Amino acid sequence: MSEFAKIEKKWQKKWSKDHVFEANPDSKKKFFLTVPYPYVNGSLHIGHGRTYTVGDLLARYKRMRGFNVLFPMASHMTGTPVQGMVDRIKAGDKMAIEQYKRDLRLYFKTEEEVDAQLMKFTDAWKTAAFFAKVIHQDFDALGYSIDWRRHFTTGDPIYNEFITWQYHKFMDKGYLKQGNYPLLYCPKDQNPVGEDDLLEGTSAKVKEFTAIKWPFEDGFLVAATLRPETIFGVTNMWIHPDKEYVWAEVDGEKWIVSKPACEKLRLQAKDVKTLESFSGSRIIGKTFRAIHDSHEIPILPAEFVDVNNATGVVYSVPGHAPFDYIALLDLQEDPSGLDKYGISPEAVRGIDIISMIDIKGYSEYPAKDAVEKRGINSQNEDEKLEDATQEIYKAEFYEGVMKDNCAQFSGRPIRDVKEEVIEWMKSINRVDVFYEPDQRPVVCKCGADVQVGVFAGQWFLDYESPGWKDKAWEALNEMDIVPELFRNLFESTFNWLTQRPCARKRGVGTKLPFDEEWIIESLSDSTIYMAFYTIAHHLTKNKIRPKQLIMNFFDYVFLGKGTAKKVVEESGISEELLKIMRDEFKYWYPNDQRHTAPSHISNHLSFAIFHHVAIFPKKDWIQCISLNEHMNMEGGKMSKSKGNTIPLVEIPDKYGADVFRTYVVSAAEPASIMDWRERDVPAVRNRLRQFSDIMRKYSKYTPEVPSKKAKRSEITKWALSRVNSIVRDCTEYLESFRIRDYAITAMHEMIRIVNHYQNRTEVPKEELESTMAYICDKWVRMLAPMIPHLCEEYWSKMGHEDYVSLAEWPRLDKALIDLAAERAHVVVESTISDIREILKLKRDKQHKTVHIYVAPSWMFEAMNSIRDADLPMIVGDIMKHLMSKDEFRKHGKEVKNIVDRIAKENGLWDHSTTAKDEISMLRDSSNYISKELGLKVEVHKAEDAKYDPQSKARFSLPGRVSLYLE
RNA sequence: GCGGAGGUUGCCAAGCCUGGUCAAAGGCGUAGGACUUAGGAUCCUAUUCAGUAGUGAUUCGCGAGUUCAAAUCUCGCCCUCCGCACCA
Repeated sequence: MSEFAKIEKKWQKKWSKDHVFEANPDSKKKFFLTVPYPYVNGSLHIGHGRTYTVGDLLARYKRMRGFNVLFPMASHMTGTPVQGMVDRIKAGDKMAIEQYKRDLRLYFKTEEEVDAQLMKFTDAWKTAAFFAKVIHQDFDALGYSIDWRRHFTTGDPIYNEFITWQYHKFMDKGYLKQGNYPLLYCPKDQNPVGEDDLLEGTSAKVKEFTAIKWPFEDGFLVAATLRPETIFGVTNMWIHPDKEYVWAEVDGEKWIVSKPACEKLRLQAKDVKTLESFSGSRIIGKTFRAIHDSHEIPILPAEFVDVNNATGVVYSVPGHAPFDYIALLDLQEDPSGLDKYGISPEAVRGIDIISMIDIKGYSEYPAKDAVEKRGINSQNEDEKLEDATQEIYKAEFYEGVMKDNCAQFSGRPIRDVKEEVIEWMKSINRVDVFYEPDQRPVVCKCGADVQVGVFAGQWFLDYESPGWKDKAWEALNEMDIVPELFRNLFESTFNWLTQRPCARKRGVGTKLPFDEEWIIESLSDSTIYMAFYTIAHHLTKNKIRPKQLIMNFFDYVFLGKGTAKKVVEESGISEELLKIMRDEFKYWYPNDQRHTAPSHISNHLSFAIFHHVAIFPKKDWIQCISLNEHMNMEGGKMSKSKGNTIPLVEIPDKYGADVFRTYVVSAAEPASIMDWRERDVPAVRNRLRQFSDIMRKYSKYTPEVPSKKAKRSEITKWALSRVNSIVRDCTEYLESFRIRDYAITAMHEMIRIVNHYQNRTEVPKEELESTMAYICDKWVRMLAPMIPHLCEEYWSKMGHEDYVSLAEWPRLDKALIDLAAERAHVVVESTISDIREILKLKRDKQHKTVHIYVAPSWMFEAMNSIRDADLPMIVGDIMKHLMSKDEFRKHGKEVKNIVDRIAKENGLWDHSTTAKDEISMLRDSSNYISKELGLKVEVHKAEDAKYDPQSKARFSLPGRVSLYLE
């Protein structure tokens, strides 16, 4: 058990007992912070901890800044994952059971208990409830300042009512639509499949081909392609001679496609009737007609045709497709097998390759170039051909221009014309769409090959509905995104967001009110729930039943529509309670800051913005989104299956909550991926120990409120100044979400300062103690957001009866910031390091004394004068400036030295204000210097140095003393 | 492919927006010292190279450019990582 664990448990108990983080509306300024609720189908790991910890740090900081902070949490359980796992457990799936057991062992000691708990996972709710409970405990154990009264799960009936209301709103706006939509689909299960359902090809997506309908006999030969613009270069059709093709009636037309393709068309919401089945050879030798000019084109045999890919019908563009080029070449060279199809060798040899795309750096036939470049000799060299195809596709798409044999598209760039060609063919009924998975194989867990299914009647949200995007853009443009660099991810998401299914036919969730076969899917039911937090605790406490949550209830509470009286009649909820809820919503909303990981930008966060603008008035839109990246484990990606994760539940005991919190805010900037490195953890722990040691030592003293006039050592002035500078900096860091800078400054920099200060023996004991007590008071407040447990402990040791969690953020005592003292300190330190450097080089000689020569007064005046003049760093100007003044001109030659030095150093350096200050400060510090170096220290004025055997005094400059060692 | 992020001194990681004060914060590691002799605790110092005086030289993926001045700005190139839709 970690050494901090006892302290942590103690304060967690107290916080909970005193309801410290339960926030209710009051007269203070409010701050409503949310972090997305966790998905409760398993235990969380250390990576989740980063985001929640940052969220908690922000909440705690804001609280100390005097805000009434609401930081709530709920549990997400809708969708397929929980249900899926339960189903698999019930079905006896060994992998699923083992995975759950692994999670359960974290919470139970014996295998019996684990098994007993597993037995209880008979439905999604019981499973979710268990993990919701343990995650709550885990969060508490990390010191998160959450108001748990407002907890709910997305499977709760009252939450379903809320989502029902949300979708009624979308329906009213006309944003909710129904239509055809392609999805990966398992023909055996007769269900759409998601990543979790797949055995192989988990990253597969739906790829859309253009199916071109080439006129043939009384119907069409249907060829699927990604390059519809190449229809102008067609020279022939490729059909596999030995495979089965069909004549089918498809939506009332006669199509020829391969047999497997015909099956696929059925899944793709086509009305398909197979008329006749035949071998490919039957149509080889016949001709079909071109799209653009109806000339007759031959059908030739090709064994490279894969009837399982797309339609199994391939139109050939040898000028621009390497596969076609090499296949045609093969036939022309050896036409011997063709006579059985009634094709004469002359006919094949007579086929002219058509060049239809002009592209720089290639000949008339780019396909030929690419094939020859790779030395490809046969159509069997798949890999090389694939590579050549990629090259040509890319080059032609970006740089190609249609030649003048391309009808109305002549002279146009390919990239512009592609869509237009499709549109044109659509207008003359020559195209359709054909879907395929973008990779093979894709296999369902049931073992079946996955196909693309087009769902008729799929419900989706149409993000391109008139006006919706405009409003969302408005919200985004006015929203703070921190770090700002993530904004463009939102922008690109907004740009490509079109239609998106929002319901499926399985899983846990809210039934779509208009079509109860459908269940609202889990990304679509978690977008405006921040509003639900504002009233959730009232609903549970007052045992409001789902039935009472009628649409008018939400209209009233969230939108202020209608009257409480009317809602009372319909819902039976008391007017008083209604008003309380309405007021509470009004108080907390909008959500001031939503904090999460950037991976949610492309879906959840964008939806949250869209859904807010759809439902709420502008004043209730999300104000700010902040983000931190995910976490890696020892340089590698973390994943449960790899087993390289650390469960959240183990953190407090293994490391300590405060250690973890410190690590997680200080190891990387929010915008970069953090690496968890076990061997760095002890360093963090040691810092906290040092902090504890110092606190333990000085918390018993009374901090004297130091007035500016108080007489004190130079080094005390320095320490007081530094501490206040740090308070100022840390405040700024936290305000601008630079939490790492905050952590490093408030922890490392402070420790360094305190150590240095304690080492300065010249400070009288009482002065040191009261100064240290003053510093500790600032310090304990400053670190409270990051390491709240330790800070509570020492806060109470300081004699406070209240909580540091609720204390005031350290006040900045501006008057104690003493730049002169800080600069002087820099001079001393740089003097020491200069002396060290000399000692290092003169190691052979024993030195006893160091003579320090401080520059003459007029030089300080000269430096100050340059500073005050705020001149650009141009030698001539500075020279002119100084020489214009008599008091400096008389030192002409030396003035030049100063200016040369300034030029060399590219600016002014730190120095004391006057020679007198510098001397007195160095004399004050001479004990310290002496102790550091083991030398006797003598400080001289340069202009009348009593002792200067090597006449070093003349080299001195303000802040750059000259030295003589003997 | 589309979109995005990034390559910094042994490792991790700041700095880059707002050029100079940057041989470049901080941590880890390593070395020396202090405390001392129990500590994998703490403190100090050092850690590109050269140098018998506080200095100089060469560095921030590669190459070029702008500038009095570039890790920082511009252009080109190489490499790595991430998201891409129905999936939380």
